[in-house]
Amino acid sequence: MAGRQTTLRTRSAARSDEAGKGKSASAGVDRRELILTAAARRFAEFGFEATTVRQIADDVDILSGSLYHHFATKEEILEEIVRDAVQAQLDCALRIGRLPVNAEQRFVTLLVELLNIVTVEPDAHTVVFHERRLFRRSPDFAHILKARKDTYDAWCTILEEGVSEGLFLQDLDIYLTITTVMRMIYNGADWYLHEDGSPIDALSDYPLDELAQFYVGFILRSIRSPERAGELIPEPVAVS
Amino acid sequence: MAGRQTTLRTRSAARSDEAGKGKSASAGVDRRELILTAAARRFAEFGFEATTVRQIADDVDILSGSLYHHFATKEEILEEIVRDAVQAQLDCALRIGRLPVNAEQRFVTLLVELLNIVTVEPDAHTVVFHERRLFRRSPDFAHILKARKDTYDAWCTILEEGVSEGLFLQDLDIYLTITTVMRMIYNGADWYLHEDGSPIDALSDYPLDELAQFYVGFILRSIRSPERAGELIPEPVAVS
DNA sequence: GTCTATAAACTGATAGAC
DNA sequence: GTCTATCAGTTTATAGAC
Repeated sequence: MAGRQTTLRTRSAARSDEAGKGKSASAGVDRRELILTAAARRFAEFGFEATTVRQIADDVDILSGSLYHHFATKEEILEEIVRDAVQAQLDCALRIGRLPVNAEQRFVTLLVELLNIVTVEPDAHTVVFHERRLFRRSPDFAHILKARKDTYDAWCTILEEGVSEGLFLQDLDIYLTITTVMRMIYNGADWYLHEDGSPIDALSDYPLDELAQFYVGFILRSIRSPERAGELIPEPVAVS
Repeated sequence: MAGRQTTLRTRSAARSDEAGKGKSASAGVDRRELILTAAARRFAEFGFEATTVRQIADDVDILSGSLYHHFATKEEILEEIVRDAVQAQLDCALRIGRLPVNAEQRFVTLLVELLNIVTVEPDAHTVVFHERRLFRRSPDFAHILKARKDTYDAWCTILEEGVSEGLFLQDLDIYLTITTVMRMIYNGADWYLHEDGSPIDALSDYPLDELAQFYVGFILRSIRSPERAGELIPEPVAVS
């Protein structure tokens, strides 16, 4: 019963060659980047520990030993994957926090943008979410925790302003709200992308913006001050 | 970098001997059950694949080989752990579905009871939630999926009645609501019990019923018809 | 029912040829 | 930059003594 080998259904490469983006135009991407993509896919689907370096190597058609020309350790691959993902979330929150609209509009924009970010590069963000415990156990990942904390603070500012402007519930538990909502978006996206085949999981039928609309409505109705219950849900502000 | 060994902080046995519950009164529990408890704890904390049979054996102070006297495979241990947990959830939903109160009261009771169930035996339910993909890949776990589907249907009935009674939003997306709420409770409980040390994770300060109150409020405000926005959140009905 | 001992395969990682 | 070959340690699981 040692059937640990799992063959990954090929993903038709994606990323058809973008016309000269700088560097070299050698018809295709960096091998290193291919490895990161394959590893992210594996880590997202099966977890970091359950993924073997040989599986990653197989996915990019090299031998496991050759991986170590590009990366010193398996953990270094993980580190590289999550670093950008975490930073993207922080940048997103900071940028939206500066938008010249009211707190509710900023919050709606934040929700939609987070769902977007997590959805367009799903593997990396799934890994960020699922390997939390590893980050906390190893000091090599301290900067990940720092960035997550900064992201939390940016969310906090927006919600606090919404409360003091009277848009949101006066006695809103901001801490529980943020952590609950973040997990909601994360899991919703993860599930939207990866769940398939379970009797009750037929979600893929929903287009992404319909899912976004559901979440925004669900969350806003929860945090709005009661006298605003019937008001229209604002559209997200266009960003980027 | 082969430091895969992880020593589990001992959990002071719990389950101080209950006066003769039937079977034998031989001062202590079944060895088999001890193994299941230890395995559930490992699977919940580190995942099924990341846990080794040796770690489980160490936890109950026997050698890895001896485990195979009690269980045929590692997967059989997993199966036994999740079976009861899944069944408990189904029973809970069915029982509450029959309560002679309105749909909102049943739904509130369901939320609180689910949080209770998931919290009093957290390891098993955490495993049920986290090893979903494994269940779907292996036909040995088909009955798990079946029970989950039945549980979903029980929830569905309650929400549908709430909509037709005018208690809940007329255009509520029941499917998205149920799946979102279930994940919310699962993750909330998991996080409540296992998260510790992250800069933004200081949740353990909240008593469980405060957490339950937050979730019930959060969820009910989302699904109620707007004209009922200000109404008091009903208390859960006492069960068992 | 537990132990000893071990099989057979797999693990992350390294050294050196090309 | 990839391959061949391999290390030392791990994995799940088995056989048989006590």
